[in-house]
Amino acid sequence: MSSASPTDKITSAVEIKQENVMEILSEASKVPPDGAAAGALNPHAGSTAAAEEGAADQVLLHTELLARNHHAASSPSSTSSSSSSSSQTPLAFSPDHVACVCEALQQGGNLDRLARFLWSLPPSDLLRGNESLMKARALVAFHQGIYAELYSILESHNFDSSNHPLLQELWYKARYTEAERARGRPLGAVDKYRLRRKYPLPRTIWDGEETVYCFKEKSRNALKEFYKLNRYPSPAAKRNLAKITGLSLTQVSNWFKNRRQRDRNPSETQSKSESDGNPSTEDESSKGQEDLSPHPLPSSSDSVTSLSLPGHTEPVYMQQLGNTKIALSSSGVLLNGNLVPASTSPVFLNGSSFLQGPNGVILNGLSVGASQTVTLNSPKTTSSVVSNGVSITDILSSSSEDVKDFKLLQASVPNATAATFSPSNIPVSFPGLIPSSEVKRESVQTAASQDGGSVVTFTAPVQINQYGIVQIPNSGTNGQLLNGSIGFSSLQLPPVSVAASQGNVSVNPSTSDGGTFTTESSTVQQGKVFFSPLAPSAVVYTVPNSGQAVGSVKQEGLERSLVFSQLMPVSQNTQLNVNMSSENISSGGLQSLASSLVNVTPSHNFCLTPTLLNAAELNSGISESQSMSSPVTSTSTVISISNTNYATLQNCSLITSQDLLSISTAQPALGEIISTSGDRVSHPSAQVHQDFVREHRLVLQAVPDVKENFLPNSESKSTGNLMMLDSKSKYVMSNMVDTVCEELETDKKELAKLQTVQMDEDMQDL
DNA sequence: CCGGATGATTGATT
DNA sequence: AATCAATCATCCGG
Repeated sequence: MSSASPTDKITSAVEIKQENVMEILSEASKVPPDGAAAGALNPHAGSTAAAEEGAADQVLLHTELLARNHHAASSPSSTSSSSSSSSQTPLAFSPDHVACVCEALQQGGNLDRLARFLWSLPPSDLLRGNESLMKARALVAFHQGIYAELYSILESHNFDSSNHPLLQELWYKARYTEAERARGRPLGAVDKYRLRRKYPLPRTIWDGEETVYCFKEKSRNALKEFYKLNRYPSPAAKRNLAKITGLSLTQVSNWFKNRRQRDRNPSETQSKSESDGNPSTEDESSKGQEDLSPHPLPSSSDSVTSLSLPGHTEPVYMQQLGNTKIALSSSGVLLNGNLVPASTSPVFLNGSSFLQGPNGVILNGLSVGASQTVTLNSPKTTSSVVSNGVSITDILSSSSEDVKDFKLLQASVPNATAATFSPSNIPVSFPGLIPSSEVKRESVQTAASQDGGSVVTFTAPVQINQYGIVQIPNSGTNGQLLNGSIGFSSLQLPPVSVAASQGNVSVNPSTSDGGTFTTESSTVQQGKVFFSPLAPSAVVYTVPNSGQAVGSVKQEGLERSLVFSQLMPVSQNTQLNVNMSSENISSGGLQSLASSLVNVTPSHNFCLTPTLLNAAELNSGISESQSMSSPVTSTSTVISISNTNYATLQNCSLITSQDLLSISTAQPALGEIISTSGDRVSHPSAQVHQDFVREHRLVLQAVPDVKENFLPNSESKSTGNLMMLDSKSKYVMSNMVDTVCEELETDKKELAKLQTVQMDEDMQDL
């Protein structure tokens, strides 16, 4: 056979191959495949050895355990196999045992033994399709040079994403080896490249995510997205990005460094020079940032990709970062997402705790002002939310035991009631779709309601950059943007304490720091709430169904602004109430960038309750959706908009929505994702995972897993990009849910591990 | 940690 | 196969 075990080559190759290897190794060795963790250990080759040792130790332990189990279980019962000396009574093995043995032998690199072991297994076991077993078979096939079998195995079984890197290596190496043998000479880089093109990886070991220069497009986009906001991410932000992107910390750092370098050197061939003309878009998004580090933001390349790639599937990342660490509470909920029509933008769901020491809160890598504390307030029972007849309160209470901060509810109510707006009040005249490219609306003033109550007012030029971020200049006037589908990339919130009770989420910034930000009963159903940093004192509220009316938002010319947009993809009502007292808001510990607060009216109350229309309607016809006011769940929707400085939109009965996404932070507990029903989009996987609930932290890492899970969906729904934004957002949402669910299903264990690691890291950060 | 310079790959084009 | 462009990784000095 292939004498000099090609596996060795692979192993070495893998070692060289950046940190993905680490993941494999570490995972195999029961270490969380956390990118950051790997990076922490040491991203570079040096650490690989250490990791291997660790893995080896693990293997030894496993082996020993297995050996004991062997004896225990190997009562010569039914085994008819010849009483061969060593390995015997394979039938006595449980699938888990078999898997463990396979893994152990793999780790030990003892492929010959592994081969014998496989041989000893009865066909029934072989056919069972156990992941480890299949992987072992693949390894053995490769080792023995039986490539046809290798390909067959790889193509016939859907491997877990964690195994993809290794299996991909096998695939390619086998191809290379075959070609080399056929050609009789070693292959050059180009030859290999052609082979890779000729024999693309099967989807069973590849998520389909395109990789360019080793980085996946999604990762790249995530990095770009962040780069727009901050060219110099903090270590914590880098770690966060590393997790999100699945890259190592070093890679993230390198990327930023290279990126900055490229931007600095105009010499680079970049189209940048030309793009200077339109930096407006990015500048917009980066305004806040400019304070920190004024940059022309030449990032033309970004703009290029971002703008010109409508066809991407939106990456969805859901990530919740630890909370426990933050004193009890820290159950801030962050939903960050980008639905950037133009480019694939990652959607980040970040769970609460992003505390960065003194700096305050970091959401999605964005630091929110310093000296801000996050505190958890005891829940107030202000509004009750009922979804599908189930009150959130109930839900919370039921899971209160360890409900962590994050909740994702998915209910199924096909017909979402749409809140009805009194048309008269609301000037609805905003295009639902925002061009991927930057859009500027200059002084669009609609009915500046003096008294008319509803006010949609654009005072200053509203800009929508390519990222889909709507920015309303803080001209000190009220600005509101209603849009059917706009995604905001990131959110920055002031130090916030979130307390949720009965489906209410209240965020209260410690007043001490000066600022109270309270969000009560904010529930988003079938929608997403995206927060993104915008120009100061800008309030952006986005509703999917563009044409539809939306509550008005008032802004005071405060230094802070809360920007949040909601993409309500799927049919549902969305209610978001934000109450804050402007009094407290004054304090400015926040960075201009970070300063994201809702400017509230004198009344100190800010209530914003967006109601959305059913996604289905959105797609099909808006006209109907409007009529939808009829309460599916006998919900009375009350929307009141007063001409006063604040607008209040209330939808008393919320929910009844199919895809319900509610974020509530109740008790300092666990994150939870509940999906009461498959969403219409057909995500069978969407279901309640109780295990998940128990996870302290839901870390849906960008890492390979998520991506992979994500991709399949994206493919099936690849049209998402072409779809209306509404549907798109819906799509994203679905994916989010799916991703989460799948993640839960498949990687509960890993999650648990990740959590642990994550927590440790977070603790360190703190 | 950052920036600058540079090497090494990768991907695309011809 | 040659070539170019883009990207990522490293090394080095500050």
